[in-house]
Amino acid sequence: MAEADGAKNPGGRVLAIDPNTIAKHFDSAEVEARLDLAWQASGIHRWDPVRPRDETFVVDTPPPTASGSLHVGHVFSYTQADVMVRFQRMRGMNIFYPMGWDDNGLPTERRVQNYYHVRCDPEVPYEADLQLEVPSAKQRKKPARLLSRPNFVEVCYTLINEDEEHFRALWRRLGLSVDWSQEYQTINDHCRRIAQLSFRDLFERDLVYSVEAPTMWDVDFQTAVAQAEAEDRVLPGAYHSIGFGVEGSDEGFVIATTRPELLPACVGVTAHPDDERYRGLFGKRAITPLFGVPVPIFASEHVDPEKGTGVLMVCTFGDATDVQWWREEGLALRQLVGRNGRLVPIEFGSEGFESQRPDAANAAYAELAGKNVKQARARIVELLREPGSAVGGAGAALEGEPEPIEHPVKFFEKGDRPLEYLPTRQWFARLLDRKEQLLAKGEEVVWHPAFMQARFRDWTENLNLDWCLSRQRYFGVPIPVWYPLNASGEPDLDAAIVAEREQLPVDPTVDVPTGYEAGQRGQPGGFKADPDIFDTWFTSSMTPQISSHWGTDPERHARLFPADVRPQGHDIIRTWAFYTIAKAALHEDSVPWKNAMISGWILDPDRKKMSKSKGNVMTPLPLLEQYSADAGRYWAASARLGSDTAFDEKIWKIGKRLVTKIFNAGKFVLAQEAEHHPISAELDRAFVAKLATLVEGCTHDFESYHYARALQQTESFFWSHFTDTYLELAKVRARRFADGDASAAVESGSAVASLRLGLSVLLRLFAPVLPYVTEEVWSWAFAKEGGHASIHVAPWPGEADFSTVAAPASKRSFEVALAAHAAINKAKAEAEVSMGREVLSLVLAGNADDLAAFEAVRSDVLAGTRVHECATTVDAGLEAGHFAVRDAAFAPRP
RNA sequence: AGGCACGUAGCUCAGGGGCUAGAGCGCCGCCUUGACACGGCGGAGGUCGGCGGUUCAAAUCCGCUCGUGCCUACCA
Repeated sequence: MAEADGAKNPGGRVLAIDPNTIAKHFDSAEVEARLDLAWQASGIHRWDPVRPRDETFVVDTPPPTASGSLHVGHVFSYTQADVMVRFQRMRGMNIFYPMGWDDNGLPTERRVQNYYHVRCDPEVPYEADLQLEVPSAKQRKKPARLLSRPNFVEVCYTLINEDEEHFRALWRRLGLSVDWSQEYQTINDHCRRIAQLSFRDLFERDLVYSVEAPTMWDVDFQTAVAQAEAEDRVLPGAYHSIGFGVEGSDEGFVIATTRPELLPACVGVTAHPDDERYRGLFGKRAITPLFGVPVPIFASEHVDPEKGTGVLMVCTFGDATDVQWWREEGLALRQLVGRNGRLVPIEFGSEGFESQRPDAANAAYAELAGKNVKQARARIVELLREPGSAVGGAGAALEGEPEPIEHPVKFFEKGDRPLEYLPTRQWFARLLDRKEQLLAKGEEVVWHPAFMQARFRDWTENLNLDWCLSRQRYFGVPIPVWYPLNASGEPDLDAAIVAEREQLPVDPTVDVPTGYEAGQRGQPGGFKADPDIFDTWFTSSMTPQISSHWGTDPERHARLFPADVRPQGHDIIRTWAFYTIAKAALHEDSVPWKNAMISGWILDPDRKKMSKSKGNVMTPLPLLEQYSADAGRYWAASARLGSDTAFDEKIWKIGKRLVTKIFNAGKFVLAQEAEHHPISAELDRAFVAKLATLVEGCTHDFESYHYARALQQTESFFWSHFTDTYLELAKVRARRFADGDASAAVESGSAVASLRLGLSVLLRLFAPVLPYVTEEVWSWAFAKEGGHASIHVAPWPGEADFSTVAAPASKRSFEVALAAHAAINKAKAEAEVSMGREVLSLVLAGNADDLAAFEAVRSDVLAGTRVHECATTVDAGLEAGHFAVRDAAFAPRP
């Protein structure tokens, strides 16, 4: 660095710049475009595959959903990750920082459906050379155009490539120091291979299974969903009191239900074993109204006697408890709700739908069949109100009026109607019997902030379903499975044929399993493909292994797995973090990464979550144009990890102000001409000592992921210990040599060396947050002088920067100088004269210790404040660190 | 219902047993000094949500409480 050269080469000239060659103002757009290209060209963000693991810092970057809209939340969390990466790079680490695009899955399908007003229908034939146009509003009113599955997938690919370009442009603009040669799409061949390999590996070790079982089902998307994708929404509902009969008696009882439309699917009745009211019923059979179906009455500890009437009907399937009772009691299956959410046709009196009065039952059910759940509910309530609907024929089955309540109902997080439980055949991964292992892995990861680990733990402990892996959708990674067909053409679903490792990736609807011919597809004795695709998280949970080339390149995998850090938002701890931890545990009994840094959310100024539907989303590009990328990064890096933050444009403004100040201070410091001399003056040494303390604190903060505190400390030091104070005091001495006073060479040299060291260190402390302005200022002189062409690969400041500078004679020199400077400034402000006004004479009052310490910095303070004559007087009443100015005589205004 | 976080100046936030509780914005007054008016100097402004406790000492630790946000559970 500068002073190091000075020590070796005393008397040589400092490499100063001509300030007239530097722009008057910092043109952020120009600098951002130019430096981005320079960084791409020089490859400073590239991972070096040769350097050893312990010098490598691996980032498991979140692949954004490219079909989502860009908003300031992206700038926020991705910048926070980049800040940590840039710190590690400057510490000399070999950075592996890839970027992916999570394009497979439902969000892309939905976007394509809406954008082109199309739907996928696997029955429609393929159209070669399909050209789609964005439809008019008029065309959108007509039914959506149906596309074959291959056509639909092609359109998905086209659109994601466009969407990803927008994100890429934003990331480049923001200065994310991503290694773009490591880019991937979760739908590409490589990711499909990894995902299918994961399945194959789990299959071989009996960690996945397929089973026909009641599964949460979205009736609009018509696919199974996993527990992690289900969320509760509180909805208005109503308890309907419905009278049931008891077989072979005139007795009856009243159940309460919020889902009267499931009455035809009633397969049992249950109450608490200790409930006196219903004790006598256990073991008997109840008779449902309207349908006359006899169902067993059993006792269950799970029933809450306080709730409703204390006795309830079990249906296939109203909720998760129904599923549990159905399993435990071995109840009948009377599936009512179809895949499209409408009630399927059934016939009472047939097997499985026994009824005491089949004709009446079928007449009643005819009113419901084909209706959706909501319509059926309204209609059955009318039927239950009718006189004669009660069991036994006297009166109405519905007792009183439905009692309105609010209750939580499970929805698919992207869905519009409540989830239904449908018995369908799905693939599952075994997680429930591995909770202990998963919890242990969660402990092993270091979470930043630490309390975020509780989110993971809560979720894992409360997990109650294995991971449903299969989705009945189109744009995703196919499940690499075929089923053999028997002589009559029926598939043997328990004899899945999983694609060989060497075959991957496969599309089983196109590719052929080993040992079969293409012509045997769909033929008796042949095979058929599993038509489903994976849950998109099945692939995204492999991002560390996608980057490390798990399963295909063991050497690379060893270098890159587990990763050092996973940055992500707290909203996806239960999905992305959880599944990633689960996969690494299942495959290799490993953590996927050593650290998880969890960003908060950006809320709108009213502290509401930003969302497209609320229309309160801020788009980042206009802000970046107005305030600069560095200012946006300043805003993002000002927030601590894990805390949600209300969007505040003022912070961008402050960031821009800081950028301007760095630019101007840099220009000034580097324009000072001087000879190389060591830092010797007391004030300079005192400043350097302060600076060293700052560096120590910032380094510690960055190491512990407290980048916001490091930034705050650096900013505060820069402003109040550098530009407003030290620089003001040292600049007069710094200029003396250049102004012609040859006798001042050593003192000026000390000031300039110290100013340059201060600038160099502060630029480097700011560099992770403000990559553009720091690189720009660095390029003017330090780049040539220190041998590090880019600040971003220059060494992080530390002991080496300060070891040649002697400690100050007094530890108090710096604060005393600043206090005297402040006192004189205050006197000028009170006299309403400019800070530049000369002072003919004044008396500086202070306590004895301070005045003694003042002597060592006296000449700099007086020069910086333009005081000609200064007398001092002891005033024991003044506290340490406080001076008072008395009898100031100001020179007339020039 | 359990858990976590948060509550500090008008606003957005730092601070986390002991300096006179801080910053920026906003507000008031002033200043164009050879880096910067996209600037500088000075000032006003807070019983640190409330109550109680531990301590020589609490914004900070503990308990209770109120408010806000989120996580998990609750679906008859």
